[in-house]
Amino acid sequence: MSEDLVAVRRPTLTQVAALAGVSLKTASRALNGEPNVAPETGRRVREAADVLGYRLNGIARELRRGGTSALVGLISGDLANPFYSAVASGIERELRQHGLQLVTANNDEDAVRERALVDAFLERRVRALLVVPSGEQHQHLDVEGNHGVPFVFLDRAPDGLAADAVLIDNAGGGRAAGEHLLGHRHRRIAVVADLSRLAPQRARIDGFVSAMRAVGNAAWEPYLRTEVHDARRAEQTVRELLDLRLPPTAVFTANNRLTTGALRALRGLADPPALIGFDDFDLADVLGTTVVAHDPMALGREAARLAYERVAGHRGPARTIVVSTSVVARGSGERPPR
Amino acid sequence: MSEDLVAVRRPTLTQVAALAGVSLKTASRALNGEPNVAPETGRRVREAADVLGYRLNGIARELRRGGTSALVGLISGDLANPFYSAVASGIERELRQHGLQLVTANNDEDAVRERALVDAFLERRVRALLVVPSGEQHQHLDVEGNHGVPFVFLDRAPDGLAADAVLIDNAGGGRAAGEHLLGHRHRRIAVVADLSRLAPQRARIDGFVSAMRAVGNAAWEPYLRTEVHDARRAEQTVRELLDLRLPPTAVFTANNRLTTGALRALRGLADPPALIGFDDFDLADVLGTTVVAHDPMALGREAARLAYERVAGHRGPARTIVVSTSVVARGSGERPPR
DNA sequence: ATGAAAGCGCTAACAG
DNA sequence: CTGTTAGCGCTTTCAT
Repeated sequence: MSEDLVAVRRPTLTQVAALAGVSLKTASRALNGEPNVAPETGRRVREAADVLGYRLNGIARELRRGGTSALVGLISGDLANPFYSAVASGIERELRQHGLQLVTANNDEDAVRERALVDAFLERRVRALLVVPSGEQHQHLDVEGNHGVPFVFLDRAPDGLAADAVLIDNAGGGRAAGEHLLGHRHRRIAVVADLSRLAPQRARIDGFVSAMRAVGNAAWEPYLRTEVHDARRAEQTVRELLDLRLPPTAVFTANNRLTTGALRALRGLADPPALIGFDDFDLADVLGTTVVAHDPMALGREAARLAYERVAGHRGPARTIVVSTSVVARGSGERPPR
Repeated sequence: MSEDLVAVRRPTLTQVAALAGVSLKTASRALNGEPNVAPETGRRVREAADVLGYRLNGIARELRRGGTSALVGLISGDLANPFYSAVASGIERELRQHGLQLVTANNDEDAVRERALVDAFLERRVRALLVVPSGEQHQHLDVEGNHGVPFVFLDRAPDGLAADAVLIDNAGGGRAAGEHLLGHRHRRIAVVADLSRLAPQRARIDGFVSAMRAVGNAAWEPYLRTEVHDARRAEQTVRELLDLRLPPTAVFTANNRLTTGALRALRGLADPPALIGFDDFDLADVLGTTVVAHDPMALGREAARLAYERVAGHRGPARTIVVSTSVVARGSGERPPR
């Protein structure tokens, strides 16, 4: 890992004080804008600091002030995914209001790495830790062992431990998607979903299923495809579905990547099936793609808010906020069955 | 700003040592896996640490080790913009190889805020600082005053100071866009560009102009529109261009946001003008949008690499890496003039 | 194999 | 208004 990194010695407050001909504490006062410093003294100190190129050592300050930083950690999937980057953006904006700084890390969707990141962040004494967990098991994120550093879960409910969480109404969104397609007289509806070990995926499917049950429709069942993890496989899966002897008349894709794949498969088709995708995305309006929309930036903002409240001293039981979803009709989801 | 934040006292190494019945230093050795610790002693120390829920204090360690952290700062625009999030993702992946952690901050495209962020990062003793500068003036980012913390500029060349930089071949890309449209027999070509105070925007236009000059075409000149800063205004600008008595037959949009706006304006048109956009984007393939593509993730990766080399001791003059661009033809840029 | 003492750079507490 | 003393939690000599 880290090799022979070059250390840089910077001037210290002691040196500034010496140059200014005052004591350490006076220099500290002057530079921190504390009261009880003669104007002339303050000027001399600032000048000395300038000459030396002095800059406060935040590490030393933090240690002295109680060993806790102004950093908040975020552990999530790759920022290259617009969902995660929107969440990060929402978090960053909210934290900034309170003088806190965001540190991001990518869990590679791997529980072992995630665990290591949690340790590293706690050692770095982050004020709070926000996590979009990679998998099912969350013992490695247990709050007991971390002495009061608040955890907030995003997108996935904490499993087996009490912690604040901000979730999307996945089941409601899945049900709405199903109802929307049923309302346009579809019965043979394909569902293309990601790994079933991911709770949000299961919830979206469950919601969809409940909509089907409500009207006694079972014609969708042969068209369920799960464990589709990227756009390329989604594209292929949709192609295969359309090649069936009795193809589905509509497709429901359970996240943004899968919707992308489906759009590629449907591109140029004379008579494409209806399509509704979970997660809104840039240019969906131009493409005329109907989606189950929600606000990932709000997700991040709310999570940061919960974390801050804990940092600021809020006690009390774990809270859960659910961000609502809504169907945005743009054409693709309103195509009738053929 | 920060209010009455609750401090959390965690167990210290001294407490672990006391519980294990050994000295401070022995506990330190055991927990850090240093040699010369009796197996039985090591076991006792680890057990004590476990019981107390001990976690190393990284702040204290960093202070003792020389006051420099394992953090690298990134100051850029909002992560909600896919360009910046792709850059951040590329940086993060590269830094990780070297055990370094990314801290991100949003400059709000404001020089004053940017300046404050630089100070804050330097106080936090980041190992290196990567900046996508908001504006023209970079004195506030001067390397002299920062005592050897390496700076790397992304996307915009450092103005008036020597620092490593990773740039996009903006002029080359602009020229290629112009040549591409000329090659498809367009002469009345509109250019929709962002704020002209941004050097990359000017370079893209300059490149485009050089392509026009090379063939003696001046018919594009009435159709230049700059200071278009968001998708909404781009949409409106393109609408206005098409409403002209003699409208342009092609449009060149100088960044991803503006391309988005143009696509909205062109949506549903029976006989749309040709379109080529700077920056590639998700689903451009589905939309059939021709672009001047480059690799923002590579931009981040290279910047992180340069920074790491400096951190690892590389001396020598400032280096500049230029990331190349290429035209990706997908249909919109190949429509003939009408 | 283990321990005692010193000190990283700063701020808090208490004098003067 | 200014200075002195202590110590945050850890690693680094240097002894033992």
